[in-house]
Amino acid sequence: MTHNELGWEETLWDAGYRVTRQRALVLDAVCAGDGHTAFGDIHLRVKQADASIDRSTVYRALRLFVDLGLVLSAETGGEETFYEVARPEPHHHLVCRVCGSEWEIDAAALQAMFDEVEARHGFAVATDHLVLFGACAMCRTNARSV
Amino acid sequence: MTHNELGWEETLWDAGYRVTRQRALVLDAVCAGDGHTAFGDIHLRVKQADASIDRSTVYRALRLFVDLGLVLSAETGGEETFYEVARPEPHHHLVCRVCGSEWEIDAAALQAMFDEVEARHGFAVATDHLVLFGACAMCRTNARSV
DNA sequence: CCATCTCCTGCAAATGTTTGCAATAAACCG
DNA sequence: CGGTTTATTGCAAACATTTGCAGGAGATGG
Repeated sequence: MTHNELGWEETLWDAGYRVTRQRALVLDAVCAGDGHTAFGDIHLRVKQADASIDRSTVYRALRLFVDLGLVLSAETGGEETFYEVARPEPHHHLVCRVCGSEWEIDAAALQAMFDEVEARHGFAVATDHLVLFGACAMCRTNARSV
Repeated sequence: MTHNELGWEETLWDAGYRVTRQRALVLDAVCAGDGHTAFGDIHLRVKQADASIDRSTVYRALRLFVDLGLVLSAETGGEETFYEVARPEPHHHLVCRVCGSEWEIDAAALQAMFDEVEARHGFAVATDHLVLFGACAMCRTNARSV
């Protein structure tokens, strides 16, 4: 997947921003990740495509993409920030704090929670990309058998 | 509230760490916040208590406290990290992306979600401090009346 | 109390991220 | 197409955070 399939130009123009070659390469670098790409990986890919692109440009493009919702950032609890391209259907992550494994779950799993918050507090939750930490089934089974 | 009321020494010793004067001052600085304190505020308070304490010591103490669960850190979506002292009862935050207001909600509100994830995925969610973004009742009412 | 172990600190350097500025370039209009 | 506007970039500097190291100090045991 590359940036061509994303309709990203319209998003930028609509928001008053410009479409640049550098930004396309940054977006491609995010697309080339497995969905969870650290800044260092993105920067390396951009550099390989065009060594003249400055690190600050990569930071800026990423920041803009996140602000515009083209890219999702996931803070992993004080650790490194991961980036992934926003997809039509929202999803969330489960990260095992024991073995480090990670899963995606669709948004339906958490919709009941959001509905509950809205009913109780009148607050419409917009957050559509959560990272939840805990213990996976495998690690819980192993812990139990010790 | 100061560090004396927290039983923090046992937590450190149990984990194989030491209780130091500097760490007590850092914890006090977090306690002195309104529950949501930026690094700069913490550092300033520590400096006022003892100007000889180095910035890196404050970073390290905070990192250790967060790792040990004595202090909670809240990433506010690409913005500044806020710190607060961990309380016995878990809670979460709702932040309005329109007006910036913030509320705390108790963990019961989200428990159904966690139970759902466990039933569906066998994953025991340990995350007990979420920051959810969206639109508050007031801003939604204003938007509707425009 | 003293000796020992080793975690912890301050300091300086290294690394990561953001910002200011002048030049570049995208976008628009005639 | 050319001129104009202004967003964007590369570069360097500033700022934020982390890391390495030697000396300091907390904790333990005799």
